[in-house]
Amino acid sequence: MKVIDLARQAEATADTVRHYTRIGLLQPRRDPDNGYQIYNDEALKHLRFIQKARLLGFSLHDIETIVHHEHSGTSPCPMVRGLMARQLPRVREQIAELQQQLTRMEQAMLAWEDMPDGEPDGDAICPLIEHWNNQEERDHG
Amino acid sequence: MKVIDLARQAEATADTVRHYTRIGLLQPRRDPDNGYQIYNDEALKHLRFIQKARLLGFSLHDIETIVHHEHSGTSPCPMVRGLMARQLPRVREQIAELQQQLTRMEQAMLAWEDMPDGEPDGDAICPLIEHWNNQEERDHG
DNA sequence: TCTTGACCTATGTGCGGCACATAGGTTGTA
DNA sequence: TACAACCTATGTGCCGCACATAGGTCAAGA
Repeated sequence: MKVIDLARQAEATADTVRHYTRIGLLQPRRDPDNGYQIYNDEALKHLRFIQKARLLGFSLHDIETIVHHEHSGTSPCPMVRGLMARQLPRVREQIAELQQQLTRMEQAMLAWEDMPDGEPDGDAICPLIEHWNNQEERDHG
Repeated sequence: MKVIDLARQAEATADTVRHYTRIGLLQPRRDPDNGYQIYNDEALKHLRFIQKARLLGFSLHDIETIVHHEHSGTSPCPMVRGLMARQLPRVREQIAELQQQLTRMEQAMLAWEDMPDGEPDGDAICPLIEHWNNQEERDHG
């Protein structure tokens, strides 16, 4: 299998396959004639594993750690549980931050409805932004 | 003001100030003696503007567009309203995607409670991940 | 005067996960 | 043999900084 063949079988892009190969997550042999990367069925299995892990929130770095864990001769599963447990609260934080951001934006949009556009006077840049006060501060007042 | 002085007055880091300077958002003069970047009070005003805009979700690229809008001689405010209106649904999408991701992770953690760790057999990598099926597909079945 | 050391500077590189650009090779058809 | 369609490997860009590196500045002390 060449890059594009592997990519199609896994519904990925050739760029993604090449990227995983570059960072060592896939290890093709080289065609001695033209230097092309040649993959086998095991590479396809590996790629599908990576895709599932990505869906579960593991970073490529985590996946590297998991895949290369074989050296130890022990099961990677405890580590996988641990990585997931550490990642969960981070995702919750990300959502919370994005929701705060969304709130700021919505409140600004509302406040701007009653505000006129500022004409350029060489002093202010954009009064909509400059006169916006962080609502989070005032909510506690 | 040198880099660090401007940074402290705006509660930013020196790296941030230098970054904004590199991309042209701040324009210091140079001390002829040592080549240091020297900022004035207008730079402080600009930096605070950037900070507010960042809180409102504008990218540095957007901010560049807004700040350099003066050439046109017209108010940047309509554009600012437009940029914000375009950005709002994207943030909502990001939140939705992250929430789906969180759901996948939580459901996986639940399912894994009843699963044993896989011992290395040279064939499977990690059964927790490999035997996980995308719940989103099955929810519609 | 010289040295030490704390603190600052400018510039380059790294992060994540690819997507895109570039320059060139391969393959099939006419 | 010429051509086009399609593929290849490799390099760079994205975003917003943080960090690493190598070196300059400046006040205090010997």
